[in-house]
Amino acid sequence: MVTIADVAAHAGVGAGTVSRVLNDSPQVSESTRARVLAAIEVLDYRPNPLARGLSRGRCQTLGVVVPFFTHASAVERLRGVVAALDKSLYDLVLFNVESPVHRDEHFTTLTRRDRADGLLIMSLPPPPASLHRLATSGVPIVLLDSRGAGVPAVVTDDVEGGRLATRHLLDLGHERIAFLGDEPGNPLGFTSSSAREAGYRETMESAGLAVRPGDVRHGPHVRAVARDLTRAMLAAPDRPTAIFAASDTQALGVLEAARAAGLTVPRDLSVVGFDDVEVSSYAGLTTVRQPLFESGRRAAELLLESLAAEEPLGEAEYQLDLELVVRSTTAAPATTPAAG
Amino acid sequence: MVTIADVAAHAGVGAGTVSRVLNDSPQVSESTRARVLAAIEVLDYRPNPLARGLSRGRCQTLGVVVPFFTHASAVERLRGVVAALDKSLYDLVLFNVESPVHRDEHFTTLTRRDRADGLLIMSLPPPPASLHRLATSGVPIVLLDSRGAGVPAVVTDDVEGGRLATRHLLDLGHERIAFLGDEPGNPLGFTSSSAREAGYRETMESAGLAVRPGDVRHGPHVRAVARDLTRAMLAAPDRPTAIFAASDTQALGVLEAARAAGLTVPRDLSVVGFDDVEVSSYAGLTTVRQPLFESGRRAAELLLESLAAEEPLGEAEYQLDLELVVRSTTAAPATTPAAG
DNA sequence: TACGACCGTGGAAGCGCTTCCACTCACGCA
DNA sequence: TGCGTGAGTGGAAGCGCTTCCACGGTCGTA
Repeated sequence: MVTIADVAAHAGVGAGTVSRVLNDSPQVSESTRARVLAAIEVLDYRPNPLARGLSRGRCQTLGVVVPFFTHASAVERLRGVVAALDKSLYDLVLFNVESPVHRDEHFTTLTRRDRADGLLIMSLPPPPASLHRLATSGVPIVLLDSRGAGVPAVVTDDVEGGRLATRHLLDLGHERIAFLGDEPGNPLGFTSSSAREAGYRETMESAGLAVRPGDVRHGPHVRAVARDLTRAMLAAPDRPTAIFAASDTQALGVLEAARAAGLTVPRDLSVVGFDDVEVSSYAGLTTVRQPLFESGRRAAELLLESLAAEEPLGEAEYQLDLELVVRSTTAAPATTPAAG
Repeated sequence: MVTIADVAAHAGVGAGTVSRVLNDSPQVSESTRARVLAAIEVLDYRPNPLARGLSRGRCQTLGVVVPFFTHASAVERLRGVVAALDKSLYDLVLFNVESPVHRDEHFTTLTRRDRADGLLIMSLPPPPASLHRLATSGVPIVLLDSRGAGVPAVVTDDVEGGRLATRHLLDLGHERIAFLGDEPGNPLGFTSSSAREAGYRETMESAGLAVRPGDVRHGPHVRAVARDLTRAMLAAPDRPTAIFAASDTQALGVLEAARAAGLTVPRDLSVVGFDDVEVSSYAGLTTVRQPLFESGRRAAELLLESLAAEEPLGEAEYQLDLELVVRSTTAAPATTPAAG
């Protein structure tokens, strides 16, 4: 293995000078620089990142903490992060989270400059205990799709998204609009579904419409679960005419159940999703689009900026726009809706 | 920041002893070990991974080189990798590849123990120049979904998969079977599509069926492209009665085009995909299932085993089984197929 | 009782880099 | 001509760990 000393010897200079060349110090004459660069070329020298990191107190690495297995949207966000980091000099280390224990372990373990120079946390609202540590650790942090006091966050207005979806259905003439989303007390504390539900409830209420208890269903974020929950809803003789699902994954489960129940969408049932993941256009799903890729990119860029500026990001919220995408799973209800 | 010296001082021992405790050396008495562990606990000490890595000559990191943006299947494989690494002590560093330059840069840069202790390369057949470097670098390598002389590989028999799909269509009575896949000369050298095509051609030939030039179409691995290619095929008055797509992503494009052309699947057109990604069951797609998640897990486990054994893996091929999953996009052709 | 073996331990060296300090040399100004 | 200045450089120290070597102490054996 070629070291800096070999290069120095080959170029007839000191190790310090080679280091200065490597780090673009202006303190090197042109002729020396050329000689060193030539030696580097000849010896095919590459600095040892470990030694560099140890010496400089940072490791040229960005940690991305992400519940990789649960949400389809996480992948699209991760793509945005990867895209932003591609041109940077930082390596991306992936930390998967499946349980609260998992998560908290990462949160305590990663808040040191020798693990990661910056941390991007996806969809995971840090518990209060971790939050303080994260905010004061000296390691720049960006939350993506969650919020926390003292930490910058890239978010979307999920409540507004819930309103958008519900209003669309109301405008079409629906009155029995159901909601299907994540369990409010899900272990990792994902909040987007609850926020979307809040927007739904608020809009229903201001339209003077009561939400029947059976018209709101919760379950783990899996298509098959959504399908089964929907089946139960559709089995009732007095079923809703529209369903707003908290995510496209869940909306696909709704569509599946509708199909299985012999209902034609949108004639017999309207369905709205949320996210606009890749397959949604294939399925013709009406959905609330949030810029997933863009959000990942934006969050990563924020991190890079803060790293470049060498100053922590204060608490700040970067909100991305939502957009209702009307496709072919929503229409006016076929029959006169059942009166109150 | 707490260092090993602080712990040593607090426990009243030497730094070497603390290190021995950290590394589970048997050369420490029980009482001393307890004292050191107590000090570690009290001071909330965590070893600096950079220093550790520099000293030991490895970095406790596994590199995963993956074309993250192109194939839906890559994500599922990556999930398997993540799952396998979750319990290990290795961090996962993600290296995205979008161009051959990109790829070769990673291949030359990552073959050093200070960058990664092991390398998992997904779907990317290394060019001959890189292959030698990879095979002799001393960094354990596993290829996933590609092959290379001297390097272990986790693969599926794509040719056989192509046969399976084609034979299924033949058995149903189809004779005009088209193929839609990746461009043979795609920049990153993905080979699975060509292999599947080879299985298709071979099976057609041994059934005594000629493959018409217009019945084989190639394009980049994107649903919209597959859709457009299919549209062209279906526009001809004398169109195929079945299409075998080299991946589920492309098969969805085929289904989209069929829908747009007013064809009912499978009555008017049968469609077979490949991979069995998550949405395929939603779409009711008949497909050749390959264990994507499992392949990622297997490859990662191989790497971990080789790391644990501290000996390089020789050239070896680990083949995973394929399975035809018949759903609702294939059926016997409605009309008597056009005679040769 | 004396010697050797061996266990447990402290401490120094070294991993490959950065950075600080000190030094040399050329130049400019008085 | 002398001195100050600053650019350019070499080299040592230090980043936090592992590991090797040497040493003291204890035990068993002759």
